[in-house]
Amino acid sequence: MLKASPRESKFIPPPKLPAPTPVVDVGEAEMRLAQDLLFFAYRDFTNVADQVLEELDLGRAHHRALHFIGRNPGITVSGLLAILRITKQSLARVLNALVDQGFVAQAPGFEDRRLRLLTLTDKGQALEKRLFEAQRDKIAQAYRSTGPQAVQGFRTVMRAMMDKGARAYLDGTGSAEDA
Amino acid sequence: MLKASPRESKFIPPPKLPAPTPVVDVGEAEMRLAQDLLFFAYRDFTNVADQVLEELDLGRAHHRALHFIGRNPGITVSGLLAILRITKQSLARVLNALVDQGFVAQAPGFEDRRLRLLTLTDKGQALEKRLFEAQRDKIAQAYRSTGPQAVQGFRTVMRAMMDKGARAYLDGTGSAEDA
DNA sequence: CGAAATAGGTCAGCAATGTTGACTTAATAC
DNA sequence: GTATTAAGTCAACATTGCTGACCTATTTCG
Repeated sequence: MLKASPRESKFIPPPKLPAPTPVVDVGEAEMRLAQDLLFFAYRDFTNVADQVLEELDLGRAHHRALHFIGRNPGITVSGLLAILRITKQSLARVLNALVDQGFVAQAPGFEDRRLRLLTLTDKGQALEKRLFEAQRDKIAQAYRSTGPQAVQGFRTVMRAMMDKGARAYLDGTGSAEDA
Repeated sequence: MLKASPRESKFIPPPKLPAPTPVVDVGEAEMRLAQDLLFFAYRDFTNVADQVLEELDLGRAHHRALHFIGRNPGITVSGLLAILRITKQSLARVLNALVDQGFVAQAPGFEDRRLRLLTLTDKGQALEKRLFEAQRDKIAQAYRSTGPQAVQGFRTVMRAMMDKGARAYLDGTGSAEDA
């Protein structure tokens, strides 16, 4: 017997296990599947960059910042915050590390000099490229193996799954601040 | 001027900002977009459950455990570990909380009594249902607004994006251990 | 002009969730 | 009967979130 503990009282004697995934109707099963798909696809997609990150002693938070600065050269700190949905203090830790290590450069805004426009340095672009290439292979393989029509559907549904602001941001009809 | 700091030296005077997202070829742009889609869709999808979780002082880790126990009644601890890809010690914290609060029950295995078969209690099922319903609405709306063909493509690509083991697990042709 | 608002930075402490490493118990397998 | 396996636990630590408080530089606005 395992060591006695208060939790032991929660043991059910010979438990009639519920049928695997009791499904009420077809609609529910579809949505349950969608939950799983999002979890596994995201898990395995983000995973492929981890080896490179570990080499450089960076984390996923650094990768995210690097990615969105690369995608939006000249983005402001506020813009980045809106995309990542984290606090200024959380971003600062990550961003300072990236600046200190020469991956990211800051420049004062043109008209409004309070702004800090963020860009990737050459070194930052090189790193971002390495990270991208790992994920690119995963996407390329998935896209090739499923065909353009499936890809179109994938994009449509993913878009519909996100908040309105993020959609507008991706469409180029909204700013990072609304993402 | 902001307070002087070593980082200030990284300021670029009047920086010629690179053109937004320099795109080499169509293929690259497509894959860059896929990165963004996965980030935003996952961000906003997971977000919708947060309010319920906060009410009960639970986190996303609890939600994930609850979800996969609900999807796989009788799953073993090892199976859950394989799906979540975290360590036993990390899972223990979360799982013990769920058991202590009466959301999850454990039962010894039938043939192999070393196993702990995990199931949701009625209370656990009720909570999982609440969490599911929040996400269900998001999925339902996305599915309705995009149509069955897009949904089919979405599923196909998401599947292709995940590791082989996870695909097999979802197909029912593999066990949780391989996920 | 001067006050208020805005963009950003920083310090300090804390919470959630991940990690390693070492060790234990109970049960099964060989 | 010994080795292996499934699970649990203790301790320490890392990453990445959070709140609260406060500072500076700059722009906006009455």
